[in-house]
Order: sequence, then structure tokens, then C-alpha cells
Amino acid sequence: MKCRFYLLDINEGEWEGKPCVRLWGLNAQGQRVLILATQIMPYFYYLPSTDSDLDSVRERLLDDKRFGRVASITIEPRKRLGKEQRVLRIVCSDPSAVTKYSEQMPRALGGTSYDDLRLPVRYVADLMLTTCGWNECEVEPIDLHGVAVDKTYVATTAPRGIGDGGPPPKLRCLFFSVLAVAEKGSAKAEHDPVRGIAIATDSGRSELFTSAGDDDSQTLDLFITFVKEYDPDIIVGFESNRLEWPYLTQRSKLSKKKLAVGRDFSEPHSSVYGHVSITGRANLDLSDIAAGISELKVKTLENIAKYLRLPSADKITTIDEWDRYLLWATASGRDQLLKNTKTNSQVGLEVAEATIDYPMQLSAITGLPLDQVMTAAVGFRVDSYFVRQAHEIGELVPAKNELPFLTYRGAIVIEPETGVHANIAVLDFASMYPKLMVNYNLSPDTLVKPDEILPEESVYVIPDVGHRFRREPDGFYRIVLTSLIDQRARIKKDLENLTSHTTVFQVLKERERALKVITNACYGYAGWAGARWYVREVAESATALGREATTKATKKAKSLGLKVIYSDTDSIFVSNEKAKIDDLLLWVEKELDLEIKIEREYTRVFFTEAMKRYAGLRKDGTIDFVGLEVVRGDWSDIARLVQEQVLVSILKGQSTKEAIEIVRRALKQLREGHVPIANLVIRKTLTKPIEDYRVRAPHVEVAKQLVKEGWHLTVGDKVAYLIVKGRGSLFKKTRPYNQVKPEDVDVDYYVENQVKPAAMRVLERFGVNERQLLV
DNA sequence: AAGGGCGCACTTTTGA
DNA sequence: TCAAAAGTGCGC
Repeated sequence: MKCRFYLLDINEGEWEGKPCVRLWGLNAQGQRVLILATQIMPYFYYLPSTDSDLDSVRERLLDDKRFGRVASITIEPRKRLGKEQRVLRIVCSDPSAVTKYSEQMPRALGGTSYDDLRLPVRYVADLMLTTCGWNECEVEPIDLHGVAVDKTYVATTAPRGIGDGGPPPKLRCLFFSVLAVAEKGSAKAEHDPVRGIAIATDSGRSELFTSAGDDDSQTLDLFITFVKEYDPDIIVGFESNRLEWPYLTQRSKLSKKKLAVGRDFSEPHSSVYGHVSITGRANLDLSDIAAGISELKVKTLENIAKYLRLPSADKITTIDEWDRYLLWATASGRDQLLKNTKTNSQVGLEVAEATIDYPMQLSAITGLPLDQVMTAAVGFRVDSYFVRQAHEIGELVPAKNELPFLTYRGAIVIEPETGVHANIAVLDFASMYPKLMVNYNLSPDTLVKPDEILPEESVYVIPDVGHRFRREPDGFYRIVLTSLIDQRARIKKDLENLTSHTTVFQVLKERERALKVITNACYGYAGWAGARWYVREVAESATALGREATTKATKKAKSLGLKVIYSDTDSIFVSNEKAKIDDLLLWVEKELDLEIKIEREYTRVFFTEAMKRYAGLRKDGTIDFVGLEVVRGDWSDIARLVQEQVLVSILKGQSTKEAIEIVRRALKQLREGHVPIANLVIRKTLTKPIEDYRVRAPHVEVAKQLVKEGWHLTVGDKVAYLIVKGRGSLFKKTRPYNQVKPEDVDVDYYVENQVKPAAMRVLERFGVNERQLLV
């Protein structure tokens, strides 16, 4: 019988003594299914050194005792950098041999291995399976114990992804939130019991699980039982990968329980990209979604809800970890904490529902399962997409690189005309790098070696850097990018005929966004030393061509009589003169084969002397703040707020008098101690392990202190601190956010090193001097 | 265990 | 006292 299934999760397994993958999903009737597929045996490709004969190498390998788990070897035609090659396909009897042998063979016999892929990835690539999408194969029912699904099958034909299989089935979604309380520092599984777990489901269930006293086994039992009964397809949490799952797993172990939430009753386990995997379900961590929202400076669930303007955003408040212990000591405090946890789960579910379309579409496009796609870095998403595309065209997949990398020249920024300008248009090249890569066929397989002699008319010669690329045939990057660009164009067209607010529209919109992100990431990917298709020359040529395009367009703009006040990479700020701009747009299209658009129009725009920092007033009255302290997460709120008000006043008002008054008022408030401590907090990220720092930076000193006090701090964490009164260097006057009393604050520092510099950055352009800020 | 590129502004520490 | 180095976070 035929089975159509929506794919949620894939893992390795075994069936009748053969390696298989387990495909977890839902069928067209909405039943939960598990399909075992044994069609593909684990394999990789091996290309022996050039002088050896394939047949004899094959014989030798089959006899080699070191490679006892080689099941068979065939000789196949594949392409390496577009060139037809005959390679050995090494089929192994178990999946782990692929990783081992693909490294050992080149070491023992020379040559190179390709397509060293884990079996689930192999399946996704070879069969174009669609994660978060529909697939199809012939199946036979089987009896399988130890799994909680409606149907179990074995695939009798190879499963295939079906392009547009229609809308997804109704998926069950559960959000969970864990309350942990510690006397000092971060909660630790060894001595801090789970105080409560709240869940909320898409079916409207909202529960709070607790235990009496310090024994949390009832809480855990209730949670495990609920998950089993509700049987969600998607489990969502906040910081669940890093904190909640490891904590719950450890707590369960301590009470001799198994956190058997998987559809095979296994426990959550951490996997490749630092994500947690729950067999048969998709585990999603909203903090990974928050990480992708750069406007969000402090990544809390509360702040995401507010950012998304969810109706329920007002219901949620963040209770800091260090406040929990005292609250927990009183009955009313406990009540507050538990209620807060429950609210978290309800709002969390709404956040999940509002944001999940994007990860699902990104998963469908890249082939990375839903639980991996948001934790995987941009480079790995591109990697995954490329692996699928490579298989389609028969191209060998190179191993991941650990090549030494070389830096290269990037884009041009021209210094802005300082001050305020009226009526400015911002012109942007649309997808500049991707289009240049397509236009000039920039790709590893079209790159001409420096010593190779080719007729001039058969290659593109890149300005400035001199690299050459064959005009024909289409290179790998051109093929991949063209497909991405075309798909996106098609969706954009479809969107025009749909009404917004419909589900279909939203899903397509997110798909379009996912395609755009992948498209734009290709340039950076080419210049990333860790990429499978790392080719510095491609990235270097893209930036060289970009410099040329922007320079030429700028020159043309000037010759048309436009005033150019600033330019960065692929954007040009010009006087907003419609007719001249239209001429320029046409010229760019014709002469540069690129598209340039009016991206924004400013009625007024302000520049300091610096590049990459400005503020522009749009026609609708909103202001874009770019690069300035206002948008930086490492300045105190008070400094950012004052600068923002100053800029509003400058761009919307008439004189600087009002702006000066704003600063004076703020400084007065500050000096009188009326500014709440929360507005004085400075946050900086730990970008490396604490012991690796070579200087005593303020946030690192605070981090050291916090670690001593029992807080878990790791790379990527933000350290929140204040500056307090004292002597000596700044790093001696820093204290953790939660330990500062208002009277200890070093007001002078905030006046002289926060508010004044932020305000003066703007005001000094108008001849205001610092003394004028004194009252 | 990892976690796209380069260009730029700016603050603070360091070391002579 | 001063320039260089370290460090962070931004723009595109």
C-alpha cells in the first residue's frame, strides 16, 4: 500500500539485521506513523590517487582486513568540480564505519573521500525527502514494540519527497516551562528540586504540575504522563536545549525515573548542533528564534512576546533568578512564582504559534529536521541545502574543511556628508552578491587556475583581483543560486494573488523569507573556511565586483546631477530627484545587469562624521536609527533613551534648544537618583571562556565574581552590571546587576561616560558644547 | 565541539 | 601621557 507521510523526525535504527532509518511523522489521515526504510545502505565515495587503477584498488580494499565492515564496492560515475570522474562507492555494513573508513582510507592509501554523511542526512539528500513536508512510498505494516505511534510500517520502495504536497496536517503542540529555585547562583540539579512544570497545549489545555515538599518525583511523573497522553508532535520551550531538558533529565535520574518522553520511550538526548533531540517529535527552543531577532537586545520570553506585539504580552513578567529564593520562602511568593510559570507556558505557546512557520519552511528548504534547523548556524543551513543540490546533479560532496583561511578585501564605505539633509532617497542593489555570482558564473568548478591558458572570450576576468571564471558551463553556485532566486520570484508572484492574514499567505511569506536568507548567505558561505564548498576566490570576486558596481553607479549618479551623500556596500544615498533616479535605475539595469531600487525615502536624515551611523526620518514619521548608541545593546538604557529623544527632537523639531533641554533634564534626574537601576544596567556578552581573556575587561571581572558565587556562565551569555562608586580603573568599580544598591551607583560615570557621550555624538554636529548641558 | 564574510566606531586596558 | 591592542557590537 501507498503511504503519504509528513516527516517530523529521522533517526538511525536497525531492521532485520540491516541498518535503517526511522522516519517519524503523520500520514494523510492524521495518524502518527513510523516507517522503517532500508533502501540505502550506509556509504561514501572514495577517489583513489590519480595514478591508481580503480579495479585494483577495489580488489585491494575488499581484501583489506582493516576495512572488514565494507559490504561492497561499486564503481560509479560522479562529478568532481563539474568534471566527470569514476569513483568507488564504498558501501558499509554499519553506519559508524562510514565516518571511520572515510578518514582512514585516504590516510592509508592516499586519495580523497567524499559524501561522508550520516545515514539520515544521506536519505534526505539522496531521496529529496522533505522535512516538515510530505513524502511518499509503498509500505507494509509491521509489528513493532516499544514505540508509541498509531501505525508502524516498513518501506518496500524508497521514500521520495513530493514537492508541493499540500498543507501540513494538524500538529499537536505543547509548550512547557520549568520553575527552578536556588538559594545561591544558578539552579543545580544536584540539590535544587523542580518546583513546578507548567504546560500549555494548542488544544487549550493549561496545567501546572507540582509536588509537596522537596521531593519532585510527583511533578516529574505528572509531566511525563502528560506528554505521553497528549502525545505532542512538537514540544516547545524557552532555553530548553541549554537548561530545561538537561535539568529535568538529571532530576529524573536522581529520583530513579526515566524521562521517557520520546515516541520510543527514550529520554531527550543532545545531538549534533547542540540541540536536544526527542525521538519521534520535534523539539524546538524559542531562545534560538529569539537569537535570530537582532532588535531584541535582552532575550527573554517576555521581550519576544512584546516584540511580536502578542495580545498576551502584558500578562507575562520576568522574575529574575536571584529573586526567586526569597519569594519561594513565603506562601504568597510561591503562589506568585507558580502562577508566573503557568503564564509563561501560555504566552510561550502563543509565541511558538506566531513564529513556527519560519523554522518549518527553513527546514523544508534546507532538509535539516525542525529540531536542528534553528540551532544550526547559517553556514550549516547552506551546507545542508548544497548537499541536497549536489546529489541532484551528481556532484561529489566534499568533506568539511579545516583549511587555513585567508582574509580578503570586502566592500566599500564612503564617508558621509555630515549633518542633516532633507529629501534623500536610499538606493539599494537588489541581492547584489547573489546576482553577481550568477552573472559572472562565480563558482569553484568554473574557477580557472592561474597557470591555465584559455581564450580571453571564454572567461570572465574579475576586476581588481584578476581571478578568471569560465563563462560555460553553469557552475555549481550559479545552478543553486538560480534555483533559489527563481523559487523566490515564483512565490512572490503567488503572494500577489493572495490576501494577507490567510494561513497560506503567512506560510508562503515565511517560505519566501527562508529562501531569501539562504540566498543571501551563499556569499558569506563561500568565504567561510569551514564550508564544504569554501572557495575564497569566489567570495573575493563577489566583493570586487560589488565594489565596481557601486563605484560605477555612484559615478553615474553624480554625472546625472544627483547629490551623493553616503554609500555602504550596496546602497547609495542620493538627493531624491525622481527623474534623475529613474535614469540611473535604467542605466544600472542596462549597463551593470543589476537591479537597483529605491529602498527608503527620508524627509530628513542625520549623519555624524562616522560611517555606518545615522538616523533618518521617514515620510510616515517613524525614524530609522542605524549604528548609533540607540540601537546598541552594550549601552545603558538611560544613554540610549536620551540619545533617541535628542535625535527625535533634531529630526522632527526646529532648533537644538529642545534637545539640550532633554539632556539637561535627564542629567538632573540622574544626579538626583531618580533613574531606576534597571535603566543603568550595562550588558556585554562573554565571547570566549573567562580564562582566555587577556585583559581585565569590566564584564569579565563581573563574570568571574558571578562564577565564584555559583552562577553558570558560558560563552554567549550576557553579563549585566553597573558601575559603582570607588577608586581606580573601571573594572574595579563593576558590580553584578542584582547586587547594587541605588546609593552605591557611580552617578558621575553615567553622566560623563554614558549620557553625555551619547547625547554629544549628535549635538556636537550642531555646535553645542558640553558646558551647555550643565544646568 | 563546532556555529557565514569584511568594514567600521567606539570604550577601556595595557605597557612603554 | 599616549598609541597600540583588546574587546564588543554594529552595518551591509
